[in-house]
Amino acid sequence: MASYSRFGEAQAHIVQSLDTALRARGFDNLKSYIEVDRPTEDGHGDLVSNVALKVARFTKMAPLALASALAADWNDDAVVERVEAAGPGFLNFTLNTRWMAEVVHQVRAEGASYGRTTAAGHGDRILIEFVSANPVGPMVVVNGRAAAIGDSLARILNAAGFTAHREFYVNDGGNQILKLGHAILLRLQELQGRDVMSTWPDDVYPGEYVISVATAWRAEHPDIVIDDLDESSYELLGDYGAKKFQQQHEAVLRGFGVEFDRWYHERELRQALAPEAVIDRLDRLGFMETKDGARWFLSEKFGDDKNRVMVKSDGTMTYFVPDAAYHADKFDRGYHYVIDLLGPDHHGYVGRMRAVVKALGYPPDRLEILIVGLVRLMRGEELVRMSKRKGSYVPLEDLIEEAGVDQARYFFLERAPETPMDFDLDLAKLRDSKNPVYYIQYAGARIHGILRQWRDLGEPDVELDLAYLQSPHERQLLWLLARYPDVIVRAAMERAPQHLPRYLTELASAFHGFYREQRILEEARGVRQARLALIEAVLVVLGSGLDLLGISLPERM
RNA sequence: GCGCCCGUAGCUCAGUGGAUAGAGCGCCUGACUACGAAUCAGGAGGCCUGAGGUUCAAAUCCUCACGGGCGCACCA
Repeated sequence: MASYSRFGEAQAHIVQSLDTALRARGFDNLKSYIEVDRPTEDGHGDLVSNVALKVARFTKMAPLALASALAADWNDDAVVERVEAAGPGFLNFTLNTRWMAEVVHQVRAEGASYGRTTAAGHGDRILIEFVSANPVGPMVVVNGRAAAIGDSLARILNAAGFTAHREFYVNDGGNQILKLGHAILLRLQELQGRDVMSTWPDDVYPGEYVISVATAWRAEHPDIVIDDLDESSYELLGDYGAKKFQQQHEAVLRGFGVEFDRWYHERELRQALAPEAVIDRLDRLGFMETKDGARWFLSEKFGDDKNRVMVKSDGTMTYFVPDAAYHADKFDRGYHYVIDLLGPDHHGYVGRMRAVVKALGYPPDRLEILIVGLVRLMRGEELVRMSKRKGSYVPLEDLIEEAGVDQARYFFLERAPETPMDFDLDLAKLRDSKNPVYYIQYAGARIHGILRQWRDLGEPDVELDLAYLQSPHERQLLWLLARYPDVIVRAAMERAPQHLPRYLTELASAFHGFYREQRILEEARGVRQARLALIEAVLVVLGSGLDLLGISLPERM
């Protein structure tokens, strides 16, 4: 097991020692059964092993008896201070505080790069595609959730040693662009004073947001006579609208702290005839079939519910084909892992995409599809109804403005990506203690305050002696600092950003408890210096962790 | 009907096969002439939807129910 931190070192050290102790008793080859983890609750030491329970059936010893024997044999060393057998047969390890305190040196030496590692990701390239909102209207709330999760996940993956790239797929081809063009034309006619609403076609976007696009187009093309335009201009107008909406998406996302490495256009694929090439490949592999005048991909062979049409009987392609070509291109570009964050209305999409990836010969387990759970927008008790069709909804930019970037990101990131969630706007915009993000930021602001006062005192530093850090509060902070690199690695490997908000809340809580209980600047020099170093290290980790979430850490609040 | 996601405290949600299941909010007690109370200390509040199974050990893994959501187009 690789270790990324002092926490991991302690784990590995104990595993090794236990293995040695078991061998000394004649039990060989049990190392793979040795687990060392943090206890689920206080009072059970710093680390716990269930090894005596695990190996009972090989050793023919009662778990508690074996645990007691192992504890009695244990030779204390620089890492482990005490071992106790407890409960049904657990071994509880208490670590040497002096050893733990060394983490403060490490954090101070490494600064903002503390917790980052190359050991987990080994530089493996990961492409993470998210948001990919269609350029036919503003983004909505669930796009914001995907944006926060995707961006944060990319940051976390990079911190864990992967090379993650963010990509936004722009669906700028196909029917919807023509529909958008149609909507723009109708809005242009409306601007001329014509009544278009009474005859508005069902399948054309009714949202009023198209009006501003029409107005902009009008201003840029004053010489064109609207009455001369007909359906032959849908494409032109649609392309114009798609560009506008993409620019809008870029601006809104940038304001949300999200930058993409690439905006990948469906049009690029079409121009390169990539969709046709995919059909060719599938055909040559024998996975295509013609039926009812259409051409079908036999995706059932690869675990999909049903076969999928790729070329309709009118000769045009379904949207699925460029998507398949896009995914083939992702793998062809040499990415080890391809992660898609999809909206909650895409459950049906997973099977077919996996099928086509598999059929084309790419490793299907390297395609990871995360469905981002539904977001219900609330104002207190009241559900904010949203319907994109009727054009009644809250655009993402309004949500960000109302809640604030930090709050919105935190709310999206503190929950597991796939769980449905309620976003309470009233709660998110509260600038007070009910809002959990302030709890973390306040810890940072307090530390900044203390450090400011320390600087103002102008007293010289004394030599740093971390042996002064001994209290339960201090030990807890040390242990949390030591665990931070593992939190990052775990969040990265599980694709689970929510571990970071949880961890940071715990760290902030430990700091607040410490702060209330123990003085810093009023203490004698040696103690003061040690505690200052400790809180500086806490500040580094708070800042680093919040940065991975895209959340700021203000010096004052 | 089929597939996927979700059922954990009053609410919103964590929870890595392990000991007495956690946090925030809400509710109840206490603590500031202050290194910033946006905080801290404590309390009440749970048949982890249900029933079987695997295991020394299940909220966690398996099966089947039940409840909620989302998908099941020659739309994108």
